[in-house]
Amino acid sequence: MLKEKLAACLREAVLEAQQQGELVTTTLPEITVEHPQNPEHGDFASGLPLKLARGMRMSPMAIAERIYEHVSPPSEFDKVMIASPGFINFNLRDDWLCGQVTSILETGESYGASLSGKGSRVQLEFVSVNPTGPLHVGHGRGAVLGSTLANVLSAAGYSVEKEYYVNDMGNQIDSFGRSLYARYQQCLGKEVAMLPNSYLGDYMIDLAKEIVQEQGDKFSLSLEGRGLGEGESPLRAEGEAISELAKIGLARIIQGIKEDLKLLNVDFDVWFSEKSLYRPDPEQSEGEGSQYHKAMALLQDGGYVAKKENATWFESTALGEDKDNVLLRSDGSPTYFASDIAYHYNKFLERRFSTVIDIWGADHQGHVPRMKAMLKALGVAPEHLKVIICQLVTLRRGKEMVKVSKRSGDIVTLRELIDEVGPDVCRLFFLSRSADSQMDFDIELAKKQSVDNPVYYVQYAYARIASILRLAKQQRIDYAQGDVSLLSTEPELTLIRRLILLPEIIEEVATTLEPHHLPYYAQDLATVFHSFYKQCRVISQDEELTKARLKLVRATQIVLARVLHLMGMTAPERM
RNA sequence: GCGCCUGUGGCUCAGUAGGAUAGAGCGCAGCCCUGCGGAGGCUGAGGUCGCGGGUUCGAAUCCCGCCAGGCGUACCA
Repeated sequence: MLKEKLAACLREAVLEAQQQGELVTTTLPEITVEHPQNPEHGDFASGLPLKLARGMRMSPMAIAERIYEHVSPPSEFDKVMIASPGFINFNLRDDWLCGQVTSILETGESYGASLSGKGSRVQLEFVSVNPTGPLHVGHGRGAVLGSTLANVLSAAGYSVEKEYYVNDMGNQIDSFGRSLYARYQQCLGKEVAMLPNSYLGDYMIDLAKEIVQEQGDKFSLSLEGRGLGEGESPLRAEGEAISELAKIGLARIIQGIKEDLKLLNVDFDVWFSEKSLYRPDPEQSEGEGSQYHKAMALLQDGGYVAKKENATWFESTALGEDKDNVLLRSDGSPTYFASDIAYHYNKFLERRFSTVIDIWGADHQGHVPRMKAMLKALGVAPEHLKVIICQLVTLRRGKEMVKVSKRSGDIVTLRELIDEVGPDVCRLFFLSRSADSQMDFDIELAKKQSVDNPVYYVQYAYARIASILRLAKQQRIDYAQGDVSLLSTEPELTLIRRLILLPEIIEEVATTLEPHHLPYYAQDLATVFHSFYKQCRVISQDEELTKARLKLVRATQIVLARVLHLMGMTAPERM
């Protein structure tokens, strides 16, 4: 990349000046090169002289001048300037910029892709919402974040696998089953009270109705013992009925979640069942060999497991944690943490991902340190696990706060939102904020602004381009031989400067794991294009210029499509 | 109490490993269609970057202390 090239060239210049005794010999700091905010300061700038001034006991400007004497910029640049109070600025050559248009056209849709990931295998786990109810608006955030990140990482040369971890066992599933059983019986006309901690959402009633319709009353147990097999106790039969219902219900909810995600243009490569972690390896005898067993054996070998107060603990204090954590409750059942250990054992040691990215909500933030400790215990370097904590989404309707709870049943579903504003608006909205900042989602505002929205601004730019290209085609203009060196005005060159930012943006998002830079880039690119469009007539009497500009327009279309697709959004030909 | 995140114009948010006059969208006040899509372009008003110290040639950015909000601190997930 150009920044690295410039940094290297600056380093060389300083070393040369030092060798010739023009600058004091000091150890060099890391040389940074950036895009100045003000275009008058060039395309790239470095404040290196300012940093050297103290160690060299010279004025920054004097240092800048000495460096300037020795600097030989890469071929992409023509001008080097020094500016007060001690900056060195670089300018890209116009003909090089023009040439980039050709190179974008040649690269096509894959423009901006890189090999920097070197094919290393990354697993990205996100959403992973308990399948006890439909996704609500807040869940959309992780979904959009994760899927966009996956797109960008792929573009940056990583081999990415997207995974949804399905919590299909444990307390919540039990109470889901009991709630469904109660609703089911109510559907059959029985007076059954809802237990505490029940899932009270209407969707549970609908679910029960569907099951009654399709399967009748076969899961019901009447007082006369109908539905009981011979020698079967009512309690046990009821337990079985509940778990059968839970299984059916779960499958349906998961199906619904898949559909909702599909609407948002989110999909997964793997749906990983928590329960499967406890399944014995069929290859091995004795019922051993489950992922859970293997992980626990590792912890045990490391001496991190202890029995205390009837429960089994992971002694994370030995690894610098604040406190120990329970693995097996006193009733012998594994905790969520135990499952997560087995799960991450599986990710790292069985499936051998080199990097694992987990996207969690802020309510899981306290979980991070013990996960890192657990990895140490498993012998995995903790930095291979990257956890993105995504701050919570609070919902509002105007002034009124909406509490989201699946249990109480007051949910604004993701589906409702998508139906209302469309997937593209939804995606851009979630993407535009950094994961670190919590967001207030005003549903009223989202609906109101859905017409006057950055989404349409960017897509409009794309559609406008499509329209220009349609017209060109209609007039049978073949611009394949267009001469890009005719692009010379300020709006044209500014546009090119924006286009070639894409590779940097992809690289940045891939390393920082912060996809919120994409929407800002997209918007900026659209702005520069609209402005270019206003100032530069594309299809005109000047045939040669027309062809050159058509090339530029087509290149812009490629880049716009690329960003939109990275964000999981559509690029409409008309709107 | 302790830990993590946040606090930037009326509103919603950016601000790139400290850098040259703090940016955008929405809203507000104006201007621009005898040519390719006006879902557009251009101009303007509006900011003690929560508060107070410190480090530095230079701080929205780093350090410390306060204040405010969110989340966590379970043998819940």
